Amino acid sequence: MNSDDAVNTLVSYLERKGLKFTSQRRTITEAFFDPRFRDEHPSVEELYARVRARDARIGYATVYRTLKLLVDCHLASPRQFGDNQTRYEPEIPGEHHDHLVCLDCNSIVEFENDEIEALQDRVAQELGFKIEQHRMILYARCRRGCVVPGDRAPRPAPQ
Amino acid sequence: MNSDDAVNTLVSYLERKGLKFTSQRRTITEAFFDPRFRDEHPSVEELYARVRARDARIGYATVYRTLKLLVDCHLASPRQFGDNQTRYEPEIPGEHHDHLVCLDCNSIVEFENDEIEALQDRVAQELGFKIEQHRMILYARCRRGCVVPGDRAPRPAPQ
DNA sequence: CTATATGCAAAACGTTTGCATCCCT
DNA sequence: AGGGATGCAAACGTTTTGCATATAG
Repeated sequence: MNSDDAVNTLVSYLERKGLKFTSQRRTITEAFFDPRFRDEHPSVEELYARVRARDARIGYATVYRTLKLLVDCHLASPRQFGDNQTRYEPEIPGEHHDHLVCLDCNSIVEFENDEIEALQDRVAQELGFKIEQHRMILYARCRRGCVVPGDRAPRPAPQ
Repeated sequence: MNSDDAVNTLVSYLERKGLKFTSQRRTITEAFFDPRFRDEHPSVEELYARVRARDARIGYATVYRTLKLLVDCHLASPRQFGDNQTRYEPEIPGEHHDHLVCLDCNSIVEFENDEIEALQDRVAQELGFKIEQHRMILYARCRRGCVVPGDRAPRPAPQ
C-alpha cells in the first residue's frame, strides 16, 4: 500500500467519524508508509524520528494519537516481537501474514501458510472454539549468514 | 509440577549460582505453583496478591526479582496475550504448548499440535532458517457459552 | 463559529534500581 | 563475619492525559 492510498483511507475514515484531517495526520501517515522503509516495523520512537525529519514541529503525543487512528482504520497493527518494544506494522487491508524473527540480525521476515491456518482452525474447532484471529512468531537463525544481512545488532532470546 | 518440586528446582538453581534460599523466595514460588490456581497465567499484580495473602510483609520488588529467578531456572515464562499485561506461566520443564485465548471470557486454553510444529519447521527451512522457538496464540470465541465459564470480564480485541 | 486537534508538560503505568538494613550460609 | 537479599522509595521508559491555544470544517 502506498502512502497516497493510505492517506485516502485515513481521510475517509476521519470523514465517517466526523474527525478532522490535519497536516500532522498527513505527515505522520506518509512517514509511516514511506516506501524507503517498506517492510520495516517501526517503534513509536523510530516513526517519530521519520516524522521529525519531515516536520520538526510535530509532537510525540500527536504521533501516538495518530498511530491509534491508523490502528482504528486498519492501516496499522501493533506488534510485540519480544524485544520489549511495541512496533507498528503497516497493513494492507485484506492481507494477512505471520512473522519470522531472526535471532542473529533481528530482521523480520513475513510469510503466509494456508496449511498452518487450516490446522489452527481445526485445533480450535476441536476445542469448541471459532478463531477470530491469531498471532504466530517464529524465532529462528539463518543457516549460513543472514538472508537479510543486518546492520542491526543481535537480540536477546525472546521473553 | 507441584510446588515442592518447583521449590526443589529453585533451591538447586540457587546453590549452583551461589545464591541464597530465603523464606520470601519459598513463599513466592509456592504461591506461583499453588494448585488452587493451576492453569492460570498470573500477572505480577495477581501473583503479588497471592503472595500477600501468605505473607503481607513481602514487597513488590521481591516478587519481580524472584519471578526473574524463576524464569532463569525455567520454572516460569513471561507471556504477552495482548491485554497489555505481562503474564507468567508456570512451566513444566520439557513440555511445550501454545495458547488459545477466549475473547469472551478471557480464559486461556493450552494446546499442542505436532502437525503445526512440523509445518513451522518446514516454512522456516524454506526461508533458509532454523527455528529455535515459536509463539502462537489463537484468539477465538466459544461456539455456545464458554468451555471454561468465566467469572472474568470479556476483553478487547487483541493488539 | 465551534468542535476537534495540537504541543507541551505533567501524570500514569509497569518495572527496575539505589540504598540502608537484614539474614542466610 | 560477609555477601547476598529485602523493603522502601525514588528512578525509569513508555504511554496517556489535562489544558491552553490553534485550526479544520
